[in-house]
Amino acid sequence: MTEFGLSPIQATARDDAVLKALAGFVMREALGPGQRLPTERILAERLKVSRNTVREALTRWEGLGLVERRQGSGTYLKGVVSLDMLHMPLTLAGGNDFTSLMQTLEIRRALEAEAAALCAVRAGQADLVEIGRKLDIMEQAFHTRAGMSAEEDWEFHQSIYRSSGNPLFEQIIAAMHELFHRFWEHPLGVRDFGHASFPYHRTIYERIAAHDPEGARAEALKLIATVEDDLKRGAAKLELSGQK
Amino acid sequence: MTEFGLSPIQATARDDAVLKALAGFVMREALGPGQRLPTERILAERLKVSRNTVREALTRWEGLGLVERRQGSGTYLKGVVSLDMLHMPLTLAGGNDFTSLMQTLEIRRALEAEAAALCAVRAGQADLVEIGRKLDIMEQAFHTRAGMSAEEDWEFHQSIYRSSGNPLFEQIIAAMHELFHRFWEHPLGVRDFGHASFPYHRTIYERIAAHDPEGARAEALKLIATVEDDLKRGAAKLELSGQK
DNA sequence: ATGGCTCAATGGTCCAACCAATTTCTGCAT
DNA sequence: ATGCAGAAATTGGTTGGACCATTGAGCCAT
Repeated sequence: MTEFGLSPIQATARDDAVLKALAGFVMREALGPGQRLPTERILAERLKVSRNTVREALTRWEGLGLVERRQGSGTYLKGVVSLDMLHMPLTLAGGNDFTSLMQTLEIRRALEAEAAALCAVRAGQADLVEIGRKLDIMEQAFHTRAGMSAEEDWEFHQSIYRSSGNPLFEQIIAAMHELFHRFWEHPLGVRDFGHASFPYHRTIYERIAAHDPEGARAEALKLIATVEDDLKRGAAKLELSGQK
Repeated sequence: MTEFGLSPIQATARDDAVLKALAGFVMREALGPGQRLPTERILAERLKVSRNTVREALTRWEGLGLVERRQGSGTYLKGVVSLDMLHMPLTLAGGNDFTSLMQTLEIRRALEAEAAALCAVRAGQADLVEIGRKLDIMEQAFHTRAGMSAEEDWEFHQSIYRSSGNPLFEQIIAAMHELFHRFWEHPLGVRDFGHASFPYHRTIYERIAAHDPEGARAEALKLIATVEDDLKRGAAKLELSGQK
């Protein structure tokens, strides 16, 4: 089973050519997230290809999360694109059951701890300010709305991933966040879900601010542990009520 | 900025509906990798949608690596599809450079350590035998071929992920494995790349066999650290030779 | 200002062709 | 019968044009 360093040539490459051209355009124009890019009709005309071809190309970018299409409005950049991008599409077969949730939590434990540690090492002053701001917002939301601070909680964690100096953390966790949302939509949780994890948000922040990677890692691990406990409690309650 | 518990309704969903129907079809027919699925024209007719819509849907699956289209032949399954799939398109800006490799290594450090620890807790006797076997094969390959044991090395690590009791570890790391392959194809590394990491494979195995999670985690971290060092040495050498 | 109206712009879908690669069939030479 | 070259059918890839659905901007009456 010898392995040659050859990848099969692409029989047709119109779509890829379109994307390459478009990536070049985005770089030349220095377009960033949120910006609108040319309409499909314009692209088709300029690139001398059918609009359908343009659409297939954009569909690929959309699937990769690089772009967002809004009917009636336009197509907008959602991420940073460059000519040399490497895509690692990852699809996981995961359901809404307890086991799947627990498995994603194990991944999150691994990544969250590492991200917190890296953040403690690399975060600059501006990063710390931003994280602290998100923390304040979250704590305020927690107190005023008594617990329902899922959105603010998420933004706090996101700011940590973002300051880890490694965009992969944010990307991976973001996908898992979606899975959790799926779960919460199904009304099968305990009442005050993230309640117990609340105090650890501040302790994590403090360890990061003190540039103490191992301390930050430890606090992050504690936080995940409380979420796991909540999940187990929810599962036990479900068991009791005799769910399928 | 009040946040209602409402998610924006999906304006259009033809493509998604097509994919859902197709996923259902694949499951009912118990189709697996390598199998051919119906023609675009047939799908369009059966699902009462335009062939264009079918194509956009299949383009998405193709981008996700779930399917492979061969002009003149047909569309073939490349992976396992199910109705409840979670997609995580990971995008790395800047393909083969040092930074990208380092970033994937940071992810791998987080996951590898956690997987080793979990494996030490959950691995049964059969798992240990399997891991030990892979280790023997790798060590033998290392000695006979003097270092070039990338394939066997990979299989050893895979066996650990597989015994971690959480399939997500293997899937995530597998996606990154491809990136490393690409890197090695480019002849820009130090000569004996994985050399220094060799002894830690056995120490990891020993800690797992002893059901010592923290020990296993520590050894895994040491292993990754040596790889990071190798990478840094390679990068420094590149710097010296004045590469673009 | 506010709410409703029109209207142009834009993405979403459809159709009917034709092109290009592949596979299958056919028929002839051996 | 067998083997093989060429024709024909199959299948994904591309094109052009049409129409629908949503959005957003401009306008107007209230």
